[in-house]
Amino acid sequence: MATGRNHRPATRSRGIPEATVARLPLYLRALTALSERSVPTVSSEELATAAGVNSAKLRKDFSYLGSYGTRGVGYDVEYLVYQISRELGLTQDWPVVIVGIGNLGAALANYGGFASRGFRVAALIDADSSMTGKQVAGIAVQHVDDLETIIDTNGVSIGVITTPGGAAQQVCDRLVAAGVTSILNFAPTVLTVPEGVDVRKVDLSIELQILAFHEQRKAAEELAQEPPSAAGLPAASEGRRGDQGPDGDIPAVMPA
Amino acid sequence: MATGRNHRPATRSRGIPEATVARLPLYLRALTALSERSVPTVSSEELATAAGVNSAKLRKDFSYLGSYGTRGVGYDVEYLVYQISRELGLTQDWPVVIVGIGNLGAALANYGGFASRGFRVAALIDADSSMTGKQVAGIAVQHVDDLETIIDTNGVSIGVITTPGGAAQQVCDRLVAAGVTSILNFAPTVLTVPEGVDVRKVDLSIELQILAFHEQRKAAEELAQEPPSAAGLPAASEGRRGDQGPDGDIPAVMPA
DNA sequence: CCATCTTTGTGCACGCGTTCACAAAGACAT
DNA sequence: ATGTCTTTGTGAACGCGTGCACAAAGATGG
Ligand SMILES: NC(=O)c1ccc[n+]([C@@H]2O[C@H](COP(=O)([O-])OP(=O)(O)OC[C@H]3O[C@@H](n4cnc5c(N)ncnc54)[C@H](O)[C@@H]3O)[C@@H](O)[C@H]2O)c1
Ligand SMILES: NC(=O)c1ccc[n+]([C@@H]2O[C@H](COP(=O)([O-])OP(=O)(O)OC[C@H]3O[C@@H](n4cnc5c(N)ncnc54)[C@H](O)[C@@H]3O)[C@@H](O)[C@H]2O)c1
Repeated sequence: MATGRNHRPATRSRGIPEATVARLPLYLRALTALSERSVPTVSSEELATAAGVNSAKLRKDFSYLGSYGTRGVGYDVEYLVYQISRELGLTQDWPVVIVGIGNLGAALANYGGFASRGFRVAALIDADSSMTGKQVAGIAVQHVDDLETIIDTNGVSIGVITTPGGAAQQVCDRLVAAGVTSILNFAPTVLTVPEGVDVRKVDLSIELQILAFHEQRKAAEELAQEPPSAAGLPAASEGRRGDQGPDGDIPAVMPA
Repeated sequence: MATGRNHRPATRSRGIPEATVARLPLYLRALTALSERSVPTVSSEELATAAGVNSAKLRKDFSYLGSYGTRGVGYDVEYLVYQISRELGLTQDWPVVIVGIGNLGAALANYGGFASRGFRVAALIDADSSMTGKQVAGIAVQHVDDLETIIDTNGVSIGVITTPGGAAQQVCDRLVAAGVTSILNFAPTVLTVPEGVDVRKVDLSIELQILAFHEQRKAAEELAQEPPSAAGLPAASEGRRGDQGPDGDIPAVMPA
């Protein structure tokens, strides 16, 4: 059941909190950039700024991994890159399949950021027979009939779903039955999966709606605070300006 | 500063918790589906299942909006659709610009799910002069030189960034200076914005890394629990099977 | 009008995540 | 060796989010 009644604290993956896990990739990216600039060490303060988080939070996050810093100096960049990579399981290769090679699926297939970490597009799968055999991003699209074989042959455990919403659950079921235990879902559907299977979803529409909510609230707040101060300003059709509002209160960056 | 030192509780947008706001689109989607099937009313239990959440959570979420249910009956679907739409600001039209019309930008432009709610692609913007004037999803791509004019003319307050990472901050700065106060960022970059501007990010790479972490953990757990029980099973090269693991503990669905 | 039954709305307790603030650790200079 | 200075690692407090469990509300039937 996707409702996910969690018996256990839900996050004792070996003591590493879920929120911390979600930030590790962020740290890793910042560290990789430093590594490329041959910076040997970095303080929690510097790294936190680069990653867009609080330095205390970063230190606590790292403390779950172990004591990898040196007091008075900071963290060794290379060493930390390795430790985080290992913790995230990026030292091994992760074959990934993308199911549904339409606009979005093709874009993902073409995305270079995949291979940069341990992820490799093992196969592209689509139900449209006229797509079969066509090259997308240098990989031949295969038919969904062969899904099970493809998963098995390549030892795939991570699947990406970019089919229309209507087909998502069905595709998900087949992926899971074939052995996939992690799914990244781009379709606007609530997937139901057995226990032990992780689903993460990316939903553009939801993100926009959340932004719209705050946008509306900002507009209302501005309107509510405007009259007392400058009441007789020219009633332009567009009252919007490039300023930063009366006082922001929403954290600008949110972990996905 | 994107670090977002929050003076206020960070979420008293008028009492509606941020976590609730993030779920409203989910409820709205489920309700819309019911509406299309002409279902007049729905109980919290049914709707919660459809949205993939706990029914108590759903009721509490709705309680922030007001008392829109009828005890013993449930919620009026149409009425709730309207109330949530209004709360999210979807009763008005939101012009959106997409900056960076490459693989991903083009896919988003072609995405139908945009218009379904109040979002309208007002303009497509790219820095590549050879793209200027080209039609993508029926809309002519405009040059980034005209960004400010486009924002202003169309009264755009929401921008989507799909440029390479290196250009994202620069594009963001221009969008903000031109009056955009909400940004959806697909580039793998931590954006720094002034207070009052909301940034949400969608990061495929991070999602995959989080999945990889759990995947690795599941594999380790399986290995640690296997030996005591069935030690002498055929040492196949692939020990992975389609079962549901010893015990899942991660909530399958996570709000972005 | 009353009894029963369903379903909402919420008080309450609990746990996770965040942040502060500081003691301990170690580098580095003298 | 000793002192100073920087920065880590973490104890503790607090606030947000979640889920249980139940009283109140209202529908429905007799
Ligand atoms: N395009 C976007 O920017 C975007 C954004 C957010 C969400 N989404 C979602 O992503 C999904 C894909 O969007 P898109 O624009 O690429 O759509 P699309 O129609 O271009 O592509 C869908 C592809 O899936 C294939 N397909 C259909 N049923 C299948 C099945 N059972 N098995 C395998 N393949 C199947 C189709 O042949 C097609 O190639 C949709 O659910 C959409 O809502 C898209
Ligand atoms: N393609 C994906 O699936 C995917 C997935 C996750 C993240 N991303 C990220 O999304 C971004 C876009 O990815 P893509 O695959 O579409 O890349 P792309 O190279 O295909 O497209 C980038 C586009 O941005 C334009 N551009 C560059 N600088 C610009 C500027 N200053 N102003 C306006 N436009 C500019 C380029 O001309 C190009 O058309 C990247 O940051 C990438 O890391 C992509």
